[in-house]
Amino acid sequence: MFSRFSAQSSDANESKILHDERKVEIITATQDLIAEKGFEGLRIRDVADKVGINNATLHYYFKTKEILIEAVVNHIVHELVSTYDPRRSKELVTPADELDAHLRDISYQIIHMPKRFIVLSELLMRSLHEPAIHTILKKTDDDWHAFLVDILQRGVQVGVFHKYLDLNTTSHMIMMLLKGYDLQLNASFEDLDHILDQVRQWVIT
Amino acid sequence: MFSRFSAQSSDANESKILHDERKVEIITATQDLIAEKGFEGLRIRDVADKVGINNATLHYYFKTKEILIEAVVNHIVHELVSTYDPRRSKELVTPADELDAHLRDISYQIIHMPKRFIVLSELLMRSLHEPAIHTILKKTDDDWHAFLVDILQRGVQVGVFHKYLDLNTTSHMIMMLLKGYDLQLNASFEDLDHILDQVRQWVIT
Amino acid sequence: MFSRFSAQSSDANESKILHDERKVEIITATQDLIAEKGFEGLRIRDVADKVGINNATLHYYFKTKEILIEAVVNHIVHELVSTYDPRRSKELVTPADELDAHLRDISYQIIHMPKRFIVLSELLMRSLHEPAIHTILKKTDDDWHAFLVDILQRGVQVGVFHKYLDLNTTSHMIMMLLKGYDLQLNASFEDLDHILDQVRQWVIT
Amino acid sequence: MFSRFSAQSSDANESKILHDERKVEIITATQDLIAEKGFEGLRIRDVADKVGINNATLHYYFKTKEILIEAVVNHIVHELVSTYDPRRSKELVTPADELDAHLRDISYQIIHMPKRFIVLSELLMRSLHEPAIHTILKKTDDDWHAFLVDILQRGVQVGVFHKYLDLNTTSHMIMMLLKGYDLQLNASFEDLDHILDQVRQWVIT
DNA sequence: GATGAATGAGATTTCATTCAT
DNA sequence: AATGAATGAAATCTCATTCAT
Repeated sequence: MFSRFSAQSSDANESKILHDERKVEIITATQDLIAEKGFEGLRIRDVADKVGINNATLHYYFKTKEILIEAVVNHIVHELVSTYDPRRSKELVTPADELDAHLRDISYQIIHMPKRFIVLSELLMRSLHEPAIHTILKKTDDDWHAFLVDILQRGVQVGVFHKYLDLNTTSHMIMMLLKGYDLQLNASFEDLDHILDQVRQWVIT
Repeated sequence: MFSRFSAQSSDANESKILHDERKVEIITATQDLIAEKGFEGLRIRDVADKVGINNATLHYYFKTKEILIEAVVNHIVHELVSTYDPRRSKELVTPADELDAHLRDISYQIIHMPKRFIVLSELLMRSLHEPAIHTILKKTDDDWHAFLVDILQRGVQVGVFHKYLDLNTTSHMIMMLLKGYDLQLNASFEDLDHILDQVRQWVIT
Repeated sequence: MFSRFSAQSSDANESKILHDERKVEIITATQDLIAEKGFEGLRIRDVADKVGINNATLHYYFKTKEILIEAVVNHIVHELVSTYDPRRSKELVTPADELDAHLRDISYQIIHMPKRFIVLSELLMRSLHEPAIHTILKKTDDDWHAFLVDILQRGVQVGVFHKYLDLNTTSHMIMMLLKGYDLQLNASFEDLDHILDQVRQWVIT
Repeated sequence: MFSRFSAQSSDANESKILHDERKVEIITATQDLIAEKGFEGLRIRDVADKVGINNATLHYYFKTKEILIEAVVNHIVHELVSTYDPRRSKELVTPADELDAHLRDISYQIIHMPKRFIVLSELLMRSLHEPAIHTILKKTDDDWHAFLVDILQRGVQVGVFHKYLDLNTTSHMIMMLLKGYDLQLNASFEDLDHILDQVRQWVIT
């Protein structure tokens, strides 16, 4: 009896995992297409084709386009949040290390996973007209900002960052520079590196 | 004969002027709608409605949607370029004044004509997938960047800006901060002011 | 000036008339299809095909299926209301004549324009789930009932109808008999005639 | 051997009973949904949801929607036929009692099981386009009509009903009045009672 | 018997564009 | 220049049904 029950439960779990994996597959395909053609050019049928499923099957996983898009938002937010996961900080010695790690982390993503930040930009633009998305992304921005303020504050306290640093303003600047990169049509990856170096110089004593 | 010709010519001119005025009216309405609903939500019929003309008539002025959008791009670029019109600089005494004037100018636009920068962001995003738009905006970015490098360079030369300023990097940073503002969901107008102040502090000796 | 204006106005009117004629053409085709296949089987594409227009053109005249259906409701109600147009009564001498004329009128429609009453039945069924339709048809029923009560009352007053006739109940019965005919699968046109004769006998002294 | 066979057989029977019970459950749910949203709004998935089974499972009980609907028709017909079950009449003394019992019976159903008659109306409408349904319901109408004619005839013979009653016509009228009730948007339950009283008065001496 | 997944076929609706006047 | 009418092409979504387990 026990083993049978356990087997069934395991089956259900496996099935749930497969289900979720397919959902992630769809979300990833959607992200790719948004990065490729922009939000405007996103066609649900193209997503289905890319995943290799019938377009009705896609509706089986995501009832509407809007719901799929929200899933993309949540997925990307989840990925980004892990970027400033507070648990990571614990392993790093000084706030300067933390800031450095964070900047490297983001610039690594911008350079090696360019789609992610392009999709983020598309989503941010969309959030200007769509409250549902705005709510989610606003919170993300708030959290990211708080994360930066925290690092900066501790850095100032222990004297590795400049004494009179405006925590709020500097945090905004870092975020804006990172978000602005994709809109800067004539900046190279090298330029990005230099920019982040510059930020470090201005912040670190 | 002459007078008749002249009269006709004058009529033709007037008609041409009216024609162009209406074109501008259409472009402006288009910009407003893009700012309101994003590129995705732009409908040619809505543009026509907003201008108060039949949607078939709109096609008389702009043969296709693509052509209309390019006209919007050119129009907005024209407006932006006037921002760093070299002729203005001449009236200003020092490069520091020039930089200050420029930053004030842009922040004025962001705050008081928010639609313009939102549309610019939409266009920049679109330029990532549309070569036609990319060509135009890339040139604009190049010009804007050159404009900033020029100011910074002269400022360094005359000693009002920091000696070892990385001209290229700093110019990029200024542009990225300004472009990134609309994507920063939790930054206020005041934050923008503080950011630009910070920029001045870092640049000016 | 005047003649020009007048001409234009005439053009506009003609165009309006053509527009409305086509709308009626569409409504009629819709009615035919509802009568043929029932509400369930109504396909907007079939309507377009029947009228001989592109299905997008149909949407030009009726923005949604729902709107088209409401137009059908209003159209059919308009036709029915004319059946008990109070102006007709004036020409008839006695209430008995009026009642007789009304019953003949309806039975004529049931027999010679069977689609109309079948569509009415479909609409009445639909009104049970759709408030918008219910509102319209409820009013029609109220008016029709009031029309019958009025005839019966006057007939009783002048002594051509039975003294103790229950006006309300009898009016309901007449309406229910007429509406119930299409649901009576084994009643012939002759049966309908006999039924209406029976009604007359019961009502008239 | 015998006992084993018997046991198996009993299992099979139980299973058959369970199977049939579930079928009835599905049919009932279908009826409810038809009454609620009309035929048009009937979705097989909703039926499954209402019963609490997977929609694929439902197909195990009824291979197609069409087959399910026919089962509903047969079920409702079965319920209605019991209304004029000849065996009941035997217990009643006079044809007048029989007619009275029948009218009470139907009005009871209309008032206390309104769904049943609404579904019947839906089915009757559908029978106009669907021969399969028409065949079944036509027979039901024939039987019902014959049942009424029989009562009326016996009533006339024994002198409790009016001598010159047109048996065929009167039977049709009774059926049409009962069927027409649901299409009469402004008639109350009280009105129905009055109508049936009126019928009795006209028929009974 | 039961179910999650998948699908084909189709329905409504949208939209830029063109036609005829 | 202007417009009402018309349209092709496509997009999203729905639904009964089937497949595989």
